Amino acid sequence: MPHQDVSVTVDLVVLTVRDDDLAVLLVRRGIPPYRGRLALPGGFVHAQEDLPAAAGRELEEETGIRGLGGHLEQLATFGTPGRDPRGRVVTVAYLALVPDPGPLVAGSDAASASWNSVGELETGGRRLAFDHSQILTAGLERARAKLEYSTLATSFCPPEFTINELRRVYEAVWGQPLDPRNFHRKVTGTPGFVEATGTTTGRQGGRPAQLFRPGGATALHPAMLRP
Amino acid sequence: MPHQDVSVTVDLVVLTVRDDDLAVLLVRRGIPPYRGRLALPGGFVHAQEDLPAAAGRELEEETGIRGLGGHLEQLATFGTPGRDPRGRVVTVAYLALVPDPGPLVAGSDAASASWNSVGELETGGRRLAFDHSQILTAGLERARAKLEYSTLATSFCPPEFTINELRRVYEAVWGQPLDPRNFHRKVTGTPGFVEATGTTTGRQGGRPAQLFRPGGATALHPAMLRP
DNA sequence: CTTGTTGTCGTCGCAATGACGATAACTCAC
DNA sequence: GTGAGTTATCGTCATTGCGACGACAACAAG
Repeated sequence: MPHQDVSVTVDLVVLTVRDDDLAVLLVRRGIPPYRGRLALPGGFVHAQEDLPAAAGRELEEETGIRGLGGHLEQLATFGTPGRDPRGRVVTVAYLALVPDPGPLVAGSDAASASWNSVGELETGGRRLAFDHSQILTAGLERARAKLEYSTLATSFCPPEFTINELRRVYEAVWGQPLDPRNFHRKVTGTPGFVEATGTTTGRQGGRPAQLFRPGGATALHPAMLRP
Repeated sequence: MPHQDVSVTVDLVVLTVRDDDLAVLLVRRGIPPYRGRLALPGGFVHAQEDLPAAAGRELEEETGIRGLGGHLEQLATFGTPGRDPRGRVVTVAYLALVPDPGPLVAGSDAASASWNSVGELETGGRRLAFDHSQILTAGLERARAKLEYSTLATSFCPPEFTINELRRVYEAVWGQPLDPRNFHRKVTGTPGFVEATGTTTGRQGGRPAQLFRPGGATALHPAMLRP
């Protein structure tokens, strides 16, 4: 048969929102090829391992996160010959949206993992290892598009959050400001997007905000429109 | 390293609209496993072949079509261990939307390929070989969703078409009737969706319809809403 | 000329949105 | 207390886009 065996890896585009800024998890490579360059976290798929399982395992190894309100979905597959100088490697990229997990635990595989501002990466034109810049671009496009017609923005938030925290997620991902009043109307007016917990925050100098949980809906009809 | 080599294939979900009916290209398997069962067309990726190239090659081998107004995009990747009894096979599924190519040329690989009504497959509950039913479902979902927010419906049409032909594409893919007048307003009122050729059809007993070409736009804002 | 068929244009009401103004509920300085 | 500053929430209004339909235009067949 006119084929050859190839290696299969998973690579992760892990996004979060920290300090109103969209960030992606990157590791600095300690071994060739591309030694010293930034790359997406990832690794080989084990022998009897399913692809989503491999992605979930890598995510846990790199961040210590275990499905706490996060979201994981397949993004796309990249297999251009020569994309890895070591041989024919086909990688299945996954997109993860997670709440800010705080400081990354050292000592694990995540020893060299760190959050990087997406805005700085995009303007700086920094090149990642392999074709990871291309994969990252695909992940960002997917995430930006999905916020329009799904309730996935809540995946960036802690279990309970305010409407304005949710709005800052949209603003960070899209890089554009949204009108707080229209956003509030849209979110609270869409059945199943969020549901009130009844409690409020009593923090910094202003009116306390109501706290919400993610609702049962996953799709958004009509969509949230980008400005 | 904790991995093993695997085989990589591409499988194709090729959709077209024939006689106002959505149809998918299937082949009847002549060899085990799943001998005699219907399956998606596909095959192994060659040694130094890129994934999109492999998908395009298979498409041409099965249909004889060569990018004539059609559309080809990556769909998703399936690699569950055991999905192919012969060993670990990871398949990258592609979605193709093509105009009705008329009768399939025999003598090629397409000897056993044929168009099958999607409606009959979905209601009949017929199982395809491997996990191809699952892949087909994913392709149908993607196609139905993409018609909403893109101009891809024109990929099902010949180079020149009428608004009503385009409407019947939507109705066939979505399985729902659309109001001809509102559809006409939406399509002609969206800049770049279609552009008039100036000519008209003079066929069957009614007012001749204006002919259109696909316009330059690819995205649809606002989206075409499913009824 | 009438009838039937198909394509195209118009009108009406409603729902959703963008662009604001206004008010509510708190903290802090004095 | 009282007022100023801050943050959250509600309301208003014009515009846009859409669903539901009526009306007309351009052809073929009888």
